Amino acid sequence: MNETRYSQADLAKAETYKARDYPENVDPDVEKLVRDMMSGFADKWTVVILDTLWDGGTLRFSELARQVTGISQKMLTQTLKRMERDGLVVRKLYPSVPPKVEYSLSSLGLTLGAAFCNVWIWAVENHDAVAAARNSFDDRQD
Amino acid sequence: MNETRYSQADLAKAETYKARDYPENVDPDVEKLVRDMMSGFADKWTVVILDTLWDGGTLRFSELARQVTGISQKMLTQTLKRMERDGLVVRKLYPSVPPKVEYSLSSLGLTLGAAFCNVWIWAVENHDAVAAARNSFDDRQD
DNA sequence: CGGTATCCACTTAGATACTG
DNA sequence: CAGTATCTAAGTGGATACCG
Repeated sequence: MNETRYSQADLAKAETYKARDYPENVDPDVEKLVRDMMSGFADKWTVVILDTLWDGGTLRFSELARQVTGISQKMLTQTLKRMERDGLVVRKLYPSVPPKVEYSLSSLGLTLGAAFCNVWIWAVENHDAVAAARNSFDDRQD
Repeated sequence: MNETRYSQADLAKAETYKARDYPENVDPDVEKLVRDMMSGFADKWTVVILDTLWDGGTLRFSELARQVTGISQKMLTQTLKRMERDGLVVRKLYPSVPPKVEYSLSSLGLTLGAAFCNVWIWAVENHDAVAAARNSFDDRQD
């Protein structure tokens, strides 16, 4: 099935990114569910907010707005609400004047953040390789 | 900084998703670069195609179209081209009639796929918890 | 078979203004 | 402060038709 052959070095390197082995046989229905869920999480802002809360712990709305560079208030509100609905984020409202709202990762969000750690590490270690690939590709296109 | 307290059980569970420790101090410039790159990869189809090639090894265009349920030809072409440009995917053209094109993960794509394994595992293990969170959230909204 | 090109309906997200 | 509401420009992606 897998016709592509990878070097031992490549395979060994891949192993360093894996904490556990990938489950071999997954129920197709579960597979579909999971893909849908992944698609839901896999948007620009969810990943960045997850990471920001992973680093920062508990943050106020305005702190998040400052740290997540480039996000609009609308998208921040929207994404946080979806993440809260998905059980990734806990929203704590202090009914003071002016109001104060704190966001932090739930247990679910914490473990998802941990799972994303390796992707993040991969990105740190390989972003120059990606840049090189892009340059090389663009050159070939004349 | 981190005001949220997690139980030992939660923290221990998070550890099982991590292959390696997260680098503490990252150059802000690198951080920005990496976030941009993550945002680029974090779209609906890239993750699914990465996973499909991770499972399937070398696949023809039409095989990918069949296995990546719901994708249009346009999006498949587009996403594959961007992944090829990013150095994640290798495209091999057999100049026969009718033409035959095979796609597989490069070394870079293989390691990224490995990095995503834990996210995938997390999704398999927690999709019911997410569904429960959604139901509970929607109920609270009346 | 594996694309490309064009058109268009729909979604998305930024800007702006307003509120408890 | 932490949102909500509205409008709109731009982008996205599906459908369709065609090509090497």
